[in-house]
Amino acid sequence: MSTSDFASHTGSSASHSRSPCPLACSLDLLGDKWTLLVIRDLFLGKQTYGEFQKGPEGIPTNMLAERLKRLQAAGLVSKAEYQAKPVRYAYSLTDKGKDLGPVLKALVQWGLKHLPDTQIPEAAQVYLRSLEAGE
Amino acid sequence: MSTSDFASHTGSSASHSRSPCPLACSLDLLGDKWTLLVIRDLFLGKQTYGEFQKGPEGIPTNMLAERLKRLQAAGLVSKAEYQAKPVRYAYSLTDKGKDLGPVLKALVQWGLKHLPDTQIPEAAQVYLRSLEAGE
DNA sequence: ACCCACACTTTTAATTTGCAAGTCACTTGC
DNA sequence: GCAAGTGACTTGCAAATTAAAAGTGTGGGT
Repeated sequence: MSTSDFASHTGSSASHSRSPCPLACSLDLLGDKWTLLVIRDLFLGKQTYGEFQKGPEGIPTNMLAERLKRLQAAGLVSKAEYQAKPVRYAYSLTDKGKDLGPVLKALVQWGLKHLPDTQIPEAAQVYLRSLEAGE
Repeated sequence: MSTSDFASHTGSSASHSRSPCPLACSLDLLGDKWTLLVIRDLFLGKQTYGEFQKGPEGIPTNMLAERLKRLQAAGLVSKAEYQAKPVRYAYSLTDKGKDLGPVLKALVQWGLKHLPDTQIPEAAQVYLRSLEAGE
Protein backbone atom coordinates (compact mmCIF):
# COMPACT_ATOMS: atom_id res chain seq x y z
CA MET A 1 0.00 0.00 0.00
CA SER A 2 2.64 2.49 0.97
CA THR A 3 6.33 2.30 0.49
CA SER A 4 7.14 4.65 3.32
CA ASP A 5 5.72 6.11 6.46
CA PHE A 6 3.07 8.80 6.68
CA ALA A 7 5.47 11.47 7.80
CA SER A 8 6.43 12.45 4.29
CA HIS A 9 4.02 14.53 2.27
CA THR A 10 1.50 13.06 -0.18
CA GLY A 11 -0.97 11.19 1.93
CA SER A 12 -3.59 8.71 0.80
CA SER A 13 -5.63 11.34 -1.03
CA ALA A 14 -4.79 14.66 -2.59
CA SER A 15 -6.91 16.61 -0.10
CA HIS A 16 -4.14 18.15 1.95
CA SER A 17 -0.90 18.94 0.27
CA ARG A 18 1.42 19.30 3.23
CA SER A 19 -0.15 18.14 6.46
CA PRO A 20 -3.57 17.80 8.07
CA CYS A 21 -2.91 20.89 10.18
CA PRO A 22 -5.72 23.42 9.68
CA LEU A 23 -3.18 26.24 9.72
CA ALA A 24 -1.02 24.65 7.03
CA CYS A 25 -4.09 23.94 4.90
CA SER A 26 -5.38 27.47 5.31
CA LEU A 27 -2.00 28.78 4.27
CA ASP A 28 -1.95 26.51 1.22
CA LEU A 29 -4.94 28.51 0.01
CA LEU A 30 -4.38 31.95 1.53
CA GLY A 31 -0.68 32.08 2.28
CA ASP A 32 0.70 34.58 -0.19
CA LYS A 33 0.99 38.30 -0.58
CA TRP A 34 -2.11 38.89 -2.71
CA THR A 35 -4.97 36.56 -1.84
CA LEU A 36 -6.01 38.22 1.40
CA LEU A 37 -5.76 41.65 -0.22
CA VAL A 38 -8.35 40.55 -2.75
CA ILE A 39 -10.52 39.30 0.11
CA ARG A 40 -10.02 42.65 1.83
CA ASP A 41 -11.19 44.49 -1.28
CA LEU A 42 -14.26 42.29 -1.43
CA PHE A 43 -15.01 43.19 2.19
CA LEU A 44 -14.55 46.81 1.18
CA GLY A 45 -17.31 46.41 -1.37
CA LYS A 46 -15.27 46.23 -4.54
CA GLN A 47 -16.92 44.01 -7.11
CA THR A 48 -15.38 44.31 -10.55
CA TYR A 49 -12.06 43.19 -11.97
CA GLY A 50 -11.15 46.77 -12.73
CA GLU A 51 -11.81 47.92 -9.17
CA PHE A 52 -9.44 45.32 -7.77
CA GLN A 53 -6.76 46.35 -10.23
CA LYS A 54 -7.00 49.99 -9.20
CA GLY A 55 -6.15 49.22 -5.57
CA PRO A 56 -3.22 51.02 -3.92
CA GLU A 57 -0.96 47.96 -4.10
CA GLY A 58 -1.26 47.55 -7.86
CA ILE A 59 -1.79 43.82 -8.19
CA PRO A 60 -0.54 42.41 -11.50
CA THR A 61 -3.43 41.46 -13.76
CA ASN A 62 -2.43 37.84 -14.17
CA MET A 63 -2.09 37.42 -10.41
CA LEU A 64 -5.53 38.91 -9.91
CA ALA A 65 -7.09 36.63 -12.51
CA GLU A 66 -5.49 33.55 -11.02
CA ARG A 67 -6.40 34.44 -7.44
CA LEU A 68 -10.02 35.08 -8.36
CA LYS A 69 -10.13 31.73 -10.15
CA ARG A 70 -8.60 29.93 -7.17
CA LEU A 71 -10.96 31.57 -4.73
CA GLN A 72 -13.95 30.67 -6.85
CA ALA A 73 -12.76 27.08 -7.15
CA ALA A 74 -12.36 26.98 -3.37
CA GLY A 75 -15.84 28.41 -2.88
CA LEU A 76 -14.84 31.64 -1.15
CA VAL A 77 -15.86 33.91 -3.97
CA SER A 78 -18.66 33.84 -6.50
CA LYS A 79 -18.83 35.48 -9.88
CA ALA A 80 -22.07 36.74 -11.36
CA GLU A 81 -22.83 38.30 -14.71
CA TYR A 82 -24.73 41.44 -13.82
CA GLN A 83 -24.99 42.78 -17.35
CA ALA A 84 -25.10 40.94 -20.64
CA LYS A 85 -24.86 43.36 -23.52
CA PRO A 86 -21.27 44.20 -22.86
CA VAL A 87 -20.77 41.30 -20.52
CA ARG A 88 -19.75 42.46 -17.05
CA TYR A 89 -19.08 40.44 -13.94
CA ALA A 90 -19.49 41.16 -10.25
CA TYR A 91 -17.44 39.23 -7.71
CA SER A 92 -18.62 38.76 -4.16
CA LEU A 93 -17.81 36.80 -1.03
CA THR A 94 -19.66 33.64 -0.17
CA ASP A 95 -20.38 32.82 3.46
CA LYS A 96 -17.19 30.79 3.49
CA GLY A 97 -15.30 33.86 2.33
CA LYS A 98 -17.04 36.17 4.79
CA ASP A 99 -15.90 33.85 7.57
CA LEU A 100 -12.40 35.19 6.94
CA GLY A 101 -13.44 38.41 8.66
CA PRO A 102 -11.73 37.43 11.93
CA VAL A 103 -8.53 36.58 10.05
CA LEU A 104 -8.42 40.00 8.39
CA LYS A 105 -9.30 41.66 11.65
CA ALA A 106 -6.49 39.90 13.51
CA LEU A 107 -3.92 40.76 10.87
CA VAL A 108 -5.06 44.37 10.65
CA GLN A 109 -4.95 44.82 14.40
CA TRP A 110 -1.52 43.23 14.64
CA GLY A 111 -0.26 45.50 11.87
CA LEU A 112 -1.72 48.63 13.43
CA LYS A 113 -0.11 47.77 16.76
CA HIS A 114 3.30 46.66 15.59
CA LEU A 115 4.07 48.08 12.17
CA PRO A 116 4.94 51.77 12.09
CA ASP A 117 3.24 54.15 9.67
CA THR A 118 0.39 51.83 8.85
CA GLN A 119 -3.12 53.17 8.83
CA ILE A 120 -6.54 52.39 7.57
CA PRO A 121 -7.71 54.93 4.99
CA GLU A 122 -10.89 56.76 5.98
CA ALA A 123 -12.70 55.12 3.11
CA ALA A 124 -12.10 51.77 4.74
CA GLN A 125 -13.13 52.55 8.32
CA VAL A 126 -16.53 51.25 7.41
CA TYR A 127 -15.19 47.84 6.62
CA LEU A 128 -13.27 47.54 9.86
CA ARG A 129 -16.48 48.39 11.67
CA SER A 130 -18.27 45.64 9.76
CA LEU A 131 -15.56 43.22 10.85
CA GLU A 132 -16.02 44.33 14.45
CA ALA A 133 -19.74 43.88 14.15
CA GLY A 134 -19.13 40.32 13.02
CA GLU A 135 -21.04 40.77 9.77
CA MET B 1 -10.07 63.12 -6.33
CA SER B 2 -10.92 59.49 -5.88
CA THR B 3 -11.31 57.61 -2.64
CA SER B 4 -7.65 56.71 -2.43
CA ASP B 5 -5.35 59.58 -3.29
CA PHE B 6 -2.38 57.58 -2.01
CA ALA B 7 -3.23 55.01 -4.62
CA SER B 8 0.16 54.83 -6.23
CA HIS B 9 3.07 54.32 -3.91
CA THR B 10 4.45 57.84 -4.02
CA GLY B 11 7.57 56.74 -2.23
CA SER B 12 7.60 59.28 0.57
CA SER B 13 9.86 56.89 2.48
CA ALA B 14 11.01 53.30 2.18
CA SER B 15 9.03 52.19 5.22
CA HIS B 16 6.17 50.42 3.50
CA SER B 17 6.78 48.55 0.32
CA ARG B 18 3.34 48.40 -1.21
CA SER B 19 0.85 50.58 0.65
CA PRO B 20 0.24 51.96 4.14
CA CYS B 21 -2.50 49.38 4.69
CA PRO B 22 -1.81 47.41 7.87
CA LEU B 23 -3.02 44.24 6.17
CA ALA B 24 -0.69 44.69 3.20
CA CYS B 25 2.23 45.44 5.51
CA SER B 26 1.49 42.44 7.70
CA LEU B 27 1.39 40.28 4.61
CA ASP B 28 4.72 41.68 3.42
CA LEU B 29 6.21 40.07 6.51
CA LEU B 30 3.97 37.07 7.12
CA GLY B 31 2.31 36.40 3.77
CA ASP B 32 3.83 33.17 2.60
CA LYS B 33 3.42 29.46 3.16
CA TRP B 34 6.07 28.98 5.83
CA THR B 35 6.42 31.95 8.15
CA LEU B 36 3.26 31.37 10.17
CA LEU B 37 4.05 27.66 10.45
CA VAL B 38 7.31 28.58 12.14
CA ILE B 39 5.38 30.88 14.46
CA ARG B 40 2.95 28.03 15.13
CA ASP B 41 5.81 25.72 16.08
CA LEU B 42 7.15 28.35 18.44
CA PHE B 43 3.72 28.57 20.08
CA LEU B 44 3.83 24.78 20.31
CA GLY B 45 7.00 25.05 22.34
CA LYS B 46 9.55 24.02 19.74
CA GLN B 47 12.82 25.80 20.25
CA THR B 48 15.65 24.35 18.20
CA TYR B 49 16.41 24.43 14.49
CA GLY B 50 16.17 20.67 14.33
CA GLU B 51 12.73 20.59 15.94
CA PHE B 52 11.37 22.98 13.33
CA GLN B 53 12.82 20.87 10.54
CA LYS B 54 11.18 17.72 11.83
CA GLY B 55 7.68 19.17 11.55
CA PRO B 56 5.07 17.32 9.49
CA GLU B 57 5.30 19.80 6.61
CA GLY B 58 9.02 19.32 6.01
CA ILE B 59 10.20 22.88 5.58
CA PRO B 60 13.30 23.16 3.39
CA THR B 61 16.32 24.03 5.48
CA ASN B 62 17.22 27.17 3.60
CA MET B 63 13.66 28.48 3.94
CA LEU B 64 13.74 27.81 7.66
CA ALA B 65 17.05 29.60 8.10
CA GLU B 66 15.86 32.60 6.13
CA ARG B 67 12.52 32.84 7.91
CA LEU B 68 14.15 32.67 11.32
CA LYS B 69 16.54 35.43 10.28
CA ARG B 70 13.69 37.59 8.96
CA LEU B 71 11.62 37.08 12.07
CA GLN B 72 14.55 37.97 14.29
CA ALA B 73 15.25 41.09 12.24
CA ALA B 74 11.59 42.05 12.57
CA GLY B 75 11.67 41.49 16.30
CA LEU B 76 9.15 38.66 16.47
CA VAL B 77 11.63 36.00 17.46
CA SER B 78 14.74 35.93 19.61
CA LYS B 79 17.65 33.53 19.52
CA ALA B 80 19.58 32.56 22.59
CA GLU B 81 22.60 30.34 23.05
CA TYR B 82 21.56 27.92 25.77
CA GLN B 83 24.68 25.78 25.67
CA ALA B 84 28.21 26.68 24.71
CA LYS B 85 30.32 23.55 24.47
CA PRO B 86 28.67 22.28 21.40
CA VAL B 87 26.96 25.57 20.70
CA ARG B 88 23.18 25.19 20.65
CA TYR B 89 20.53 27.82 20.16
CA ALA B 90 16.99 28.17 21.43
CA TYR B 91 14.49 30.28 19.52
CA SER B 92 11.50 31.85 21.20
CA LEU B 93 8.74 34.35 20.56
CA THR B 94 9.01 37.93 21.73
CA ASP B 95 5.89 39.75 22.91
CA LYS B 96 5.49 41.07 19.38
CA GLY B 97 5.52 37.51 18.12
CA LYS B 98 3.14 36.27 20.80
CA ASP B 99 0.70 38.95 19.69
CA LEU B 100 0.16 36.84 16.57
CA GLY B 101 -1.86 34.42 18.70
CA PRO B 102 -5.19 35.81 17.47
CA VAL B 103 -4.02 35.55 13.86
CA LEU B 104 -3.15 31.88 14.26
CA LYS B 105 -6.35 31.27 16.15
CA ALA B 106 -8.48 32.85 13.41
CA LEU B 107 -6.75 30.89 10.66
CA VAL B 108 -6.95 27.62 12.58
CA GLN B 109 -10.63 28.09 13.33
CA TRP B 110 -11.40 28.98 9.73
CA GLY B 111 -9.51 25.92 8.55
CA LEU B 112 -11.24 23.60 11.01
CA LYS B 113 -14.63 24.92 9.93
CA HIS B 114 -14.15 25.02 6.17
CA LEU B 115 -11.36 22.69 5.11
CA PRO B 116 -12.23 18.99 5.16
CA ASP B 117 -9.98 16.47 6.85
CA THR B 118 -8.05 19.03 8.84
CA GLN B 119 -7.43 18.42 12.50
CA ILE B 120 -5.23 19.52 15.30
CA PRO B 121 -2.98 16.70 16.52
CA GLU B 122 -3.52 15.77 20.16
CA ALA B 123 -0.05 16.99 20.96
CA ALA B 124 -1.10 20.47 19.90
CA GLN B 125 -4.38 20.77 21.76
CA VAL B 126 -2.43 22.47 24.49
CA TYR B 127 -1.35 25.27 22.26
CA LEU B 128 -4.84 25.96 20.99
CA ARG B 129 -5.93 26.23 24.60
CA SER B 130 -3.16 28.72 25.24
CA LEU B 131 -4.40 30.75 22.28
CA GLU B 132 -7.93 30.64 23.68
CA ALA B 133 -6.64 31.75 27.03
CA GLY B 134 -5.04 34.75 25.34
CA GLU B 135 -1.57 33.96 26.67
C1' DA C 1 40.06 7.54 14.41
C1' DC C 2 35.63 7.31 12.59
C1' DC C 3 30.98 8.23 12.48
C1' DC C 4 27.15 11.00 14.03
C1' DA C 5 24.17 15.14 15.47
C1' DC C 6 23.18 20.00 15.26
C1' DA C 7 22.86 24.20 12.88
C1' DC C 8 23.34 26.05 9.11
C1' DT C 9 25.28 27.59 4.00
C1' DT C 10 25.82 26.85 -0.86
C1' DT C 11 24.58 25.16 -5.26
C1' DT C 12 21.45 24.15 -8.73
C1' DA C 13 16.93 23.24 -10.73
C1' DA C 14 11.93 24.02 -10.74
C1' DT C 15 8.27 27.07 -9.85
C1' DT C 16 6.10 31.50 -9.17
C1' DT C 17 5.96 36.51 -9.81
C1' DG C 18 5.92 40.75 -12.10
C1' DC C 19 5.60 43.47 -16.14
C1' DA C 20 4.24 44.38 -20.76
C1' DA C 21 1.58 43.50 -24.52
C1' DG C 22 -2.21 41.25 -26.82
C1' DT C 23 -7.12 39.48 -27.30
C1' DC C 24 -12.15 39.73 -27.54
C1' DA C 25 -16.71 41.72 -27.08
C1' DC C 26 -18.91 45.27 -27.28
C1' DT C 27 -19.90 51.04 -27.07
C1' DT C 28 -19.14 55.60 -27.93
C1' DG C 29 -17.68 59.68 -30.56
C1' DC C 30 -16.93 61.76 -35.03
C1' DG D 1 -19.02 53.23 -40.25
C1' DC D 2 -15.01 53.19 -38.42
C1' DA D 3 -11.26 54.46 -35.33
C1' DA D 4 -10.74 54.79 -30.38
C1' DG D 5 -12.04 53.29 -25.78
C1' DT D 6 -13.51 50.29 -21.88
C1' DG D 7 -13.86 46.02 -19.12
C1' DA D 8 -12.14 41.59 -18.42
C1' DC D 9 -9.01 38.87 -19.16
C1' DT D 10 -4.85 35.83 -21.62
C1' DT D 11 -0.17 35.19 -23.21
C1' DG D 12 4.84 35.61 -23.28
C1' DC D 13 9.02 36.14 -21.01
C1' DA D 14 12.62 37.87 -17.66
C1' DA D 15 13.40 38.06 -12.89
C1' DA D 16 12.83 36.54 -8.39
C1' DT D 17 11.56 33.04 -5.18
C1' DT D 18 11.27 28.23 -3.64
C1' DA D 19 12.56 23.48 -3.30
C1' DA D 20 15.74 19.73 -3.15
C1' DA D 21 20.24 18.29 -2.46
C1' DA D 22 24.74 18.39 -1.01
C1' DG D 23 28.31 20.56 1.68
C1' DT D 24 30.53 22.94 5.97
C1' DG D 25 32.06 23.37 10.74
C1' DT D 26 32.08 22.26 15.63
C1' DG D 27 32.07 19.02 18.84
C1' DG D 28 30.55 14.39 21.10
C1' DG D 29 30.42 9.24 21.54
C1' DT D 30 32.83 4.76 21.25
